[in-house]
Amino acid sequence: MKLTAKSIIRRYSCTRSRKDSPGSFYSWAETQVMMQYNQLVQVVEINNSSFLNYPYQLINNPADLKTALEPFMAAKIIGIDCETSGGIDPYRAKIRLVQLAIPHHPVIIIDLAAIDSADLSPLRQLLRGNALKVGHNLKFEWMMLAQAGLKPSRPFFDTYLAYRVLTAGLKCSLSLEAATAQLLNVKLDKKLQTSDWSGELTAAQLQYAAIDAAIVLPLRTNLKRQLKKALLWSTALLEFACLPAVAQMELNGMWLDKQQWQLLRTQLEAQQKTLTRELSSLQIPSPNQQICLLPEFTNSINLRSPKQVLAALQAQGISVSSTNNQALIPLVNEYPIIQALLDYRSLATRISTFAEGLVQHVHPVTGRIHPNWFQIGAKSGRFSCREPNLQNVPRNPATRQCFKPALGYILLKADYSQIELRIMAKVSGDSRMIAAYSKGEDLHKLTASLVLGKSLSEINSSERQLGKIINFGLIYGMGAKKFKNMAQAEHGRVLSLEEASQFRKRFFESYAGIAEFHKHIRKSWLQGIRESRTLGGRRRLWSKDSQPLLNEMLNNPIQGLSADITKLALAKLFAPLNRTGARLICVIHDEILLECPIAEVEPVKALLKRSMVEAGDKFLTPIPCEVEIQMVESWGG
DNA sequence: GCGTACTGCGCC
DNA sequence: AAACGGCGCAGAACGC
Repeated sequence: MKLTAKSIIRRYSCTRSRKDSPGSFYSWAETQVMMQYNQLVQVVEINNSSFLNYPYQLINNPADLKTALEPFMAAKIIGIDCETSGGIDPYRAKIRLVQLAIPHHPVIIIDLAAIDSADLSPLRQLLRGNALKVGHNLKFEWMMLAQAGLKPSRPFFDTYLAYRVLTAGLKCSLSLEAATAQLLNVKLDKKLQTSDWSGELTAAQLQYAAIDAAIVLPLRTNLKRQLKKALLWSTALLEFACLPAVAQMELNGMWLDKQQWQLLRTQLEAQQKTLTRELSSLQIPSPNQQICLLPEFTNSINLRSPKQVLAALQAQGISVSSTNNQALIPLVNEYPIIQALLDYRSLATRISTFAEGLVQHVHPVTGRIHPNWFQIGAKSGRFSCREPNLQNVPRNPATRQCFKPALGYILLKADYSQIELRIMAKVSGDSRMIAAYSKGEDLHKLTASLVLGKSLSEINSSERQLGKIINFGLIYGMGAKKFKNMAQAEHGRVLSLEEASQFRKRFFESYAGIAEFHKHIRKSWLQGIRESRTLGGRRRLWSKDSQPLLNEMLNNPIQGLSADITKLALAKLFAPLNRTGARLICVIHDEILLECPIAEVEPVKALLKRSMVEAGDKFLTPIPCEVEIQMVESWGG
C-alpha cells in the first residue's frame, strides 16, 4: 500500500497518542509508521538563551543550608551536578560541591568541605524526595552521592542518556558541552571541569559549577520535547528507570579470587611455552635460508604478527589468504602445525587480555573489579562494559571459576533462554515458531529437522548444533558462503556451496514468517529508510554519510528488543532488591548475576525470576518467556 | 615518539 | 554494492 504524506501524519498522530510509560510498546505496523513519518519531518531547534552568567549562592554552614533548601523542598524538578576533588573514582574521590538548580532561582552551591555530614540531613531529605532529579550522566552523581551517604531516589531525567536515546547510531559527542551547543545553541566553557576543586575556590569556579546545574533544566525541556516528537519517550523512561540499578552495580563490583587467578595464569604460561617449541618450525621465509640446529638462533617469527604468520605458512606451501580462525580451522586436519598455531593464539589472548589484563583492575580499596558500565554502549541499545570488559570473559570453567561471591554469599546466575529467537518469533509472527514455542519444543532441533528433512526424534546432538548455527546465522541475513564456512569451522561439517544455499533456502521455506519479515525490512532498506525500531520503540539511526547495511537493519529490531527486555527487568528489580541483602554485580546482555546472602536465596531467586519473566512477557506474549536461574559457588558453575 | 587503523579474538 | 549483528582489548604496523 502506498501512503501519502497526509495519511502518514494522521496514522502517526494516532500512534503518538498512546500512553507513555517505561517499556510501553508498539506493534510492528506502528514502528513502520514512525519511520515513514520521520522521513518527512526535519526538526530545527534554535534557542539563544545566554548562560554566561548565572546567579548562585554559596552555602557553607548548616543554618544557611536549611534556609536555602526551603524553596527546593516544594520543587518538582531539580537540576543536579557535583564537583569532586581527587579524581572521579567514587571510592577515592570526594564530593566538594553539590549544586542544585530550580527555575527562576539562584543555583545553590553546597560546599561539603565546610559542612559536617551530620548536618546534611536537609539535603539528604531533598535527594530522597519525589522530585525529578535532572543531570548529565547521573550515574556519576548517583555513585558519588551514594558514597557520601546521600543516595538520590527516583525519578531521574538523565540528559546524557536522553541525548543518546535520541541520537543512537550516530557519531556525535555526548558531552554536556556538545549537547548544549547542539540543542540550546549555548557554548559552555569546560576548561574548569578538571581544575583543582580541593582548596579555596575562585569565583570563576563557582560560576562554572552553577551553570552546569542550571543548564540541564532547559536541556531537559528541549530533550523531552524532541523525545516525545520522535516517539522515544518510553525508551527514555526505561533508561531513566534502569539508571540506579546500573550505578549500584558499578559500585558493587565483582570479586575475583586473585590467588586462584595467579595459579591459572601460571598454567597458561606453561602451555604457551610448550606450544612455542612446537611452532619453532615456522620461520621467516628467506631465499637463502641457513639451517641452524639451535632453535633460539633460528629466525623464528613473531606468532602474534598476522603478516609474518601468513608469510611463514605460505612458505611452507600452505595456501591461505588470511590467518584468522575462519581461514585456518578447515586446514587443521591437513596440517598439524595449524592446530598448534590456533592454540597458541588463543592462549596469547587469554594471557594478555585476561590473565594479565583483568587482574590490574582489582580495586585497591574494595578488592573488587568495578568496570565502567555504559548503559547505552551499543547502537542497538545494548550495554557495553570497559576497563575491564566483563562481558567477554572466556567461558571456560577454569577462568570463570575465579569469579566468586563474597564470604557468606552465593551467586545467582539468571539467563533468558533463547531470547533472540523468541523475539524473532514475536516480531515476525512466524506461525511455525509460535506453535513450537507454545508446545515447548526445542527450536534448534526443529530447525535441524526441517532443513535436513528428518523427523524431530531422529535429530542427534551434533545435528542440533548445526540447527543452532543455522538459526543464529540465517535470521540476521547470513549468506550461503559464510554459512558454509561457519558450518565447517564451528561444526566440522563440510558443505558444498550448493548444499549450503539449499539449506538456506529450506530454512526460509520452513519459516515463511521470517522470510516475510526479511522481505519487509529489505523493502524499507531499498526505500532508503535510515532508521530501525524495536517493538519497545527504541530507534537506531544511520547518518547521511554511511549507507545502512541490510543485515544491520535485520539485526537491530531483535538485538535492540533484547536490550529493552533486560533493562526493564533491571528497572523492576532495583527497588525490591534493595530491600534484601542481595547485590547486582554483572549483566551480560541476557544474563543477570546477583550476589546473594545464603539465607536469602529463596526469596531473591523468586524476585529475580519474577522481574525477568514479567519484563519478557511484556514484549513477547504470546511467546512464552523462559528464565533459567542457577545457584552457584562461582561464575564457572 | 605518539596516535590511529587494522587484525584477530574473547563474549552474547 | 554488500551479504549474520553487537561490543572492547591487545599487539603489530604504519604514518606523522
